[in-house]
Amino acid sequence: MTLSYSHAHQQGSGTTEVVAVLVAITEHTTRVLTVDQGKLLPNGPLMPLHRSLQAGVRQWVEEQTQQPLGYLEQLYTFVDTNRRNVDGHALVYVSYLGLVQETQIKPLPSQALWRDWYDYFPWENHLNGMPDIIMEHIVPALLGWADSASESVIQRRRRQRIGLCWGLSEGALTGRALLDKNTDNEWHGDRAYENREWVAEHVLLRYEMLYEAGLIPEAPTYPPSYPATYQAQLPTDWSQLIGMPMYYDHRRVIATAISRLRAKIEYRPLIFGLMPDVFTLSQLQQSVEALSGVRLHKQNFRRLLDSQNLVMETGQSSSAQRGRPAKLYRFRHDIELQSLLMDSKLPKRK
Amino acid sequence: MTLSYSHAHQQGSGTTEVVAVLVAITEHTTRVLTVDQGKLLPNGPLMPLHRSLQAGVRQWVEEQTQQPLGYLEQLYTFVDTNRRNVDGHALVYVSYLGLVQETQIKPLPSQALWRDWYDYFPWENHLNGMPDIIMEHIVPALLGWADSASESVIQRRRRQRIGLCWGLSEGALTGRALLDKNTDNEWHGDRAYENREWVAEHVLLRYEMLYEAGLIPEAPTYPPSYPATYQAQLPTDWSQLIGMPMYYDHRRVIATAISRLRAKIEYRPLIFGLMPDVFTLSQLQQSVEALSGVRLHKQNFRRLLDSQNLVMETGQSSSAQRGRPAKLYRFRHDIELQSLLMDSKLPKRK
DNA sequence: ATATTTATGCTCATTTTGAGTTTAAATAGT
DNA sequence: ACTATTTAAACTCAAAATGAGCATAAATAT
Repeated sequence: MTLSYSHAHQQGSGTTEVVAVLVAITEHTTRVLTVDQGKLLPNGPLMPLHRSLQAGVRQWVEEQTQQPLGYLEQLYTFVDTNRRNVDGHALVYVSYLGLVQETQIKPLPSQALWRDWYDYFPWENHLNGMPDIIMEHIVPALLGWADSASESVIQRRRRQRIGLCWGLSEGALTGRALLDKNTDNEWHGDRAYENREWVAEHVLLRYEMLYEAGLIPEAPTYPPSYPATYQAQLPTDWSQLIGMPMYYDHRRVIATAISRLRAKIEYRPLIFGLMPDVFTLSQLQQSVEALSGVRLHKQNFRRLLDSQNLVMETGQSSSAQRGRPAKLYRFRHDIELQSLLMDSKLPKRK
Repeated sequence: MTLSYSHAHQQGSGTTEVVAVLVAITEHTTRVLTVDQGKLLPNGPLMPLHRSLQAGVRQWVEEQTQQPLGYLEQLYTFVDTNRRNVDGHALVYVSYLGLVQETQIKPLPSQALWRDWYDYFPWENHLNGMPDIIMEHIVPALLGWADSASESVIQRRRRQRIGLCWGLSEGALTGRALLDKNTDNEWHGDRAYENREWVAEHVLLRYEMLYEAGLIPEAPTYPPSYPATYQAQLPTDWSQLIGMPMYYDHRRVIATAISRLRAKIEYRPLIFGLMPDVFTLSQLQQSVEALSGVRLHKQNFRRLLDSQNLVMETGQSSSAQRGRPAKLYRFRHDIELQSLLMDSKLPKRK
């Protein structure tokens, strides 16, 4: 199957489009609002009547999905040289990240749908440990890609990149690691592979590596053509395993959004925009975990919240779950600004 | 004087422009490459022949300034509704940050010029302590702006924002702090004002606050019109004191670049792109200080470098300066990638 | 020769972080 | 009813990172 994910497209006189990645957490699952059977993000042309890019985003999203937006921030601007207007100008599209609280979610028109974002990035969900697809298929294929480079300098660079992107040690990247998958000697086992840190916010780096290696259906070099030893290992249902494809480069836009969100949540209280007014600390933690894709240490998570002074007790508690009732909290909106501003890392000035 | 910094402007059929903030450190001074007497950043329309935005930036910058570019990253995309093309579409401009090593600087054509970036943001240079203009003029004027809000909620919010943006305590923001400037009682002195932390990377927040308050010549609400008690305090040469104005919103683009650079340098080795191949640790520290606008603790700066493993000794040393000769270092380009990737802050997964 | 300047090595108290253990208060199932 | 199971929340502790200072080394200026 060679479905083209970058259809040539005739535009009018405009050359600018806006695209939105709307995120919400429902049923402990992080979801993205899509249109067109999950193949597109809400989007539309910037028009002369729009007073700003934000205004354009709000208008098109609300028109296409009936979903009003709260927090909205610009992500990145792309050019698509495959889509041009009548004068031959390439299409420029500006992407935005928007956050929607579960309580604010409206009924959707038929072509719009909230989809689990891990449907598009199955390798990013580490809530139940590292997904098997990484060590079974992705890393072997990427090592094949690394070896397919003409110069050995590039080969070494690529191997290093693979290790850093996927949280793997040098050991796990030697030719032996590959063989071990079958030969089952003393090297085998989780120890040999998982001894570096998985950095949740490197979503975009990982996606771009897969794209560059031709492992993503949207990529022009898909399917990959490096030595058969590796390529043969790609199963026939690869395009299923590697996540749901989208038209144009919209999957990359989502990757950009996840990266931004995972990175920013560590130093800004963006999670505000995704929670209901009142919540338990466990619910808050589950939301952060759903976003970051990794489990957190409960006690330390609470200590951090405590030191940041972001939340206050409501005085009430919830018995919605099984065990001891949890205290209910709300965000301290009076202090919101302060935390919006705080960060720093360099050694302090003298 | 009411010079308009947002000239209406007739475009051709295109609606997209690229704008570049090129940064270099020369003579311990951080500079930005400008054209048109320092009133504009290098810029040009995106054309059908450009294969990417980056390609457009590179072409226009090299054409206008004869300066080849190294590192280049996208900053932010703006819309200027005052400038429209023949079809009425507003101008979209995509800004980029570029880094240039001093040794790579080429002779400039006559309309191009490297300018000290603190010429545009005099309040951002804290290398010799907090500049007087902040406590003497900026904060009093901003407090006037805060008081001019109709609702008291907004007044309080604005005061809080002022404190956080400019590193001032609540005490320094009371009405009394203002009077003290003249009455010289026991409240006076640096203690009362400087007891919160100055966050170097909040350049854009500070600029946007000044802009919103009508204190920047480029702002549509300049000069400000809030109660005379405060406005009267603006000296007649205010437009000199508040830094060099630019056409359109190019000063905001520089503020965006400085914010990004100051923030990113704390966790990514961007400083690479600004240093010569070989340097002393003092030179490196001076460069970081020039960028961040604050002084750093020498021993701790070195300890940090050490732990990051970013640099290696060359074996040689330099006696260019007065005292003991300093060892010469170079960046470990082999490890560049690793450090390009590393960061994280959430409590570790369980 | 001596004071001054700059570089660099080392110490030390405090804070932050990662990773437990213990106790409390509810529900589910027999 | 009572016991096992769950979930919440308080507390502890060692290791690492941070902020700030002192001490020593090797050059130059006068």
